[in-house]
Amino acid sequence: MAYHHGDLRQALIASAVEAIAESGPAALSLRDLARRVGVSHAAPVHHFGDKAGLLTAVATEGYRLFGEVLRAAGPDLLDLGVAYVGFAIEHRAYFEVMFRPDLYRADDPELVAARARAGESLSAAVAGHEVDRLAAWSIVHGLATLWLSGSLPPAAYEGDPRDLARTVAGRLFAGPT
Amino acid sequence: MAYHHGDLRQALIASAVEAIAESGPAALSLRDLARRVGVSHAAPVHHFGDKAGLLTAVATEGYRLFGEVLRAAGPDLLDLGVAYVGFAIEHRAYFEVMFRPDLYRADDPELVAARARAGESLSAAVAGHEVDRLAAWSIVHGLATLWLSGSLPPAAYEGDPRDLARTVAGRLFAGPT
DNA sequence: TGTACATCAGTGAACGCGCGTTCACTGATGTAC
DNA sequence: TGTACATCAGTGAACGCGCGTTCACTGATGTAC
Repeated sequence: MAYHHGDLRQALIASAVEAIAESGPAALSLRDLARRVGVSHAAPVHHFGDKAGLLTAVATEGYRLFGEVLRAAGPDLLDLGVAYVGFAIEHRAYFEVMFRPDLYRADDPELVAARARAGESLSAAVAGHEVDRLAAWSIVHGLATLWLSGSLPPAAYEGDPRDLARTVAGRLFAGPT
Repeated sequence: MAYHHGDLRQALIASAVEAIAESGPAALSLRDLARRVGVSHAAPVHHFGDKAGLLTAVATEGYRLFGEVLRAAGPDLLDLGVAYVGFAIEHRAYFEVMFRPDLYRADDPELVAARARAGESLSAAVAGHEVDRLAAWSIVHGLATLWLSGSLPPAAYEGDPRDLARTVAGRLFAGPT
């Protein structure tokens, strides 16, 4: 490896995501991150300033990826709900950082832009009022966080989480059966 | 203050809840806790062994309180949903610990008992199948966590969160209007 | 009522560790001429 | 084509700090007789 890494910034973000997936965002340290990537412990400081700066970058990339995933899911609200839960589970590190704005600089312009762009998919899919949007958001977000924390009954972890999401969210979007 | 505190264990739990409300469960340290209560830094170790032991005690007390709150709300599912969100917001420290089982010993007998007892209220209120229970749980849990993380749009924080919970949960429990 | 003893609660000093931060530095790269 | 210089990326040593953990200890309480 040369003295100049090439794309150390991206490599640091990628390793941060790995580390967060293992131990959560709180346990992340800049020194551990440097060790993972194999650079001096001062190198992450050079790029991100501090931990909040790093997590701002992680959240921003997370919102970009999230936006892509939602756009790929198409305009149907139920498909979007399934994609929401799918993203949370498949990219839990991003998801956990994104929804803990106390950990990063929530007013960062790039982050705000990425977040707004991701939100457009959801807004477009809900025809009704604000309450309908909140209800749809809540049910998929709640299922995702309960799943991630391991709080659901064991049976819920046996099948495909996307099927579970479709069934559960369908209770709201389709009305009671 | 005498050499023997009297009820140091309870005092430590109460201060832990305060500290968690301020900075979250991850930032909690046994030494800081001892400082808050005004005892030797080794005293918390004496009572709880380590941080996981302390958080197990916090979660257990949280589930007990949660059970009382839900029982007081009565048998109606919508009332229970409102109480769920109300508890999360009014006792956010307990709530945040309770739903992060990776932070404590989730197999502790007292904790398991308190958790099961709290869950009875919800099970009793949902007449339908497992999916209905998961959907009801998800929507109130999602609203609570989105509210707590500060992720909701600013307008959502202006009114009474209980009114918001009633309106949002009503979208599921009452079916689409 | 008094004494002896066991038990429990809390102390305080000591240790090693990983952390964030700072700073003078060196190696690599790009650009001007 | 070559040289000089500015800029940027990353280094490595040093610092002080708060943390968890250990351990011999001391003060308080309760109980047996």
